[in-house]
Amino acid sequence: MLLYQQIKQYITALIGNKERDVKLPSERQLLEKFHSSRITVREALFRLETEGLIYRQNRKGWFVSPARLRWNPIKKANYYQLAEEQGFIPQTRLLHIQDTVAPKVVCRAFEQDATDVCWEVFRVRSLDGRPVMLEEIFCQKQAFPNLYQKALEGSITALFSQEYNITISSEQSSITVTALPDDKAELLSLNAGAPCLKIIRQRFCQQNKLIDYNIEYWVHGAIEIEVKSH
Amino acid sequence: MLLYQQIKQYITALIGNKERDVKLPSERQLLEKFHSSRITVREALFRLETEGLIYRQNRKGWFVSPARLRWNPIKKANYYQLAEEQGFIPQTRLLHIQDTVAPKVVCRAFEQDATDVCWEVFRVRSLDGRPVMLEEIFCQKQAFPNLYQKALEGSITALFSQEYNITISSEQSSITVTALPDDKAELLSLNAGAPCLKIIRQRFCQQNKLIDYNIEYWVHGAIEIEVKSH
DNA sequence: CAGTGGTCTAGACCACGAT
DNA sequence: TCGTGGTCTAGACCACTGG
Repeated sequence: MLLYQQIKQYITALIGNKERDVKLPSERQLLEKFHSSRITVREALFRLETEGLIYRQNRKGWFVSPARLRWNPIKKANYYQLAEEQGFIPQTRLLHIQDTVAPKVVCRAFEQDATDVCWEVFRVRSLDGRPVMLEEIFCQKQAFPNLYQKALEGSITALFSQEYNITISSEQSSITVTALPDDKAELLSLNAGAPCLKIIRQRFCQQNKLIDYNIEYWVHGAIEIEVKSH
Repeated sequence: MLLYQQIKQYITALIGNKERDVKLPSERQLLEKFHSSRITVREALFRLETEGLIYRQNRKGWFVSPARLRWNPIKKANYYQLAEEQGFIPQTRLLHIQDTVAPKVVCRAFEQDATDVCWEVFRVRSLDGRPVMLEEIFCQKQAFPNLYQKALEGSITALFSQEYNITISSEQSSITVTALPDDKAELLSLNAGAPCLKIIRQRFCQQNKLIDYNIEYWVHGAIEIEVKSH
């Protein structure tokens, strides 16, 4: 068996005994234990990261991944409710809100001129204190006056409905795997280049007008998507 | 800017000019061009792989990824039809079919004793000659007599319906990101350890009895999942 | 401050692919 | 046979974390 596979196996066994979020031995400790080199140790760690069993925090170390949040994109479930049902403590943090000229894809989705202005809301969502998702929400400025004064750390859907009387009636998501971009990784205090799930959600009102365009980056080991059809 | 980022940028620009599936310069060529080392060159290549822009074939080299297949797990769409609509040439290859004692998870799903016997069908699906998905189908042997004699390279749904008069009426999928396991990677002539989408599909008849339990491994850069809800 | 991971070098040998 | 990627060594310096 290859050396990095042995190291992988050793760490996997370690994880079996550990609680969520526990720190693993440092790369140099592992290297000494296996009379190996950092390259090989890191090969093993990266594979486990891709499998979703462990995750990195920039320059802090490697940690055991907690259970995945099971999420159904069809049900218009509230993040807080969903997380609590599954035994997590959920949290949302507003990073910033600003008005901006939206990227071209977003403008096209709104069928508007590039000169029109959007709100851009950046939020981070956590489970048990661990950041698991970065969210970038675009919506038209003129449709949501004074949005920056509202409570943006809760459910956006509820806010749209209660404060602006706008109800979401349908939704379209696109799910791909990609690498966490550098700027997004920094905001999640994670490492760039790790795999992540990128979910683009477009939500529409009853008149089929686009209400918001959301780009979500999920730490890939933190989520499992469930879909049912009848 | 970091060296591996420069190399990434260079390759990204290269890709812009290339057709799908074109081979990239070898690692050693890139290394010389940037007066660098293989570690650094590979860092750049791995990140592009995670982003889905390029893929590896074991010991053959690195290639430019074609466009992604857009797939909607809700619509009970036929693979061939879907692929052709999007301009791909689809293909299915039967690797083998055997009767086997199913893994415990599968037995539990069928609510049967571990001693009961299942069919296990292994297939690889390709787009334009590139393997993109490995599929492992479990179904109960007594429900599908002589399955091994049937045409197993087409739609299983159609086969169930035409040959056994069994119709799928609902379906439940679970989607996660993980690493391609070694044995699966070999069957796809790809490299182990690359990210992949793992989709577990359970399909039920009108009486809500489980008909088949499918485990699919998708080359992550080859697929984009689309979900709509109303 | 010591310890961590992040980046990087300059090599090596091997199994396998294409020819 | 030669070139490819796959695995591996034994170092190095840096930025940042945590005490």
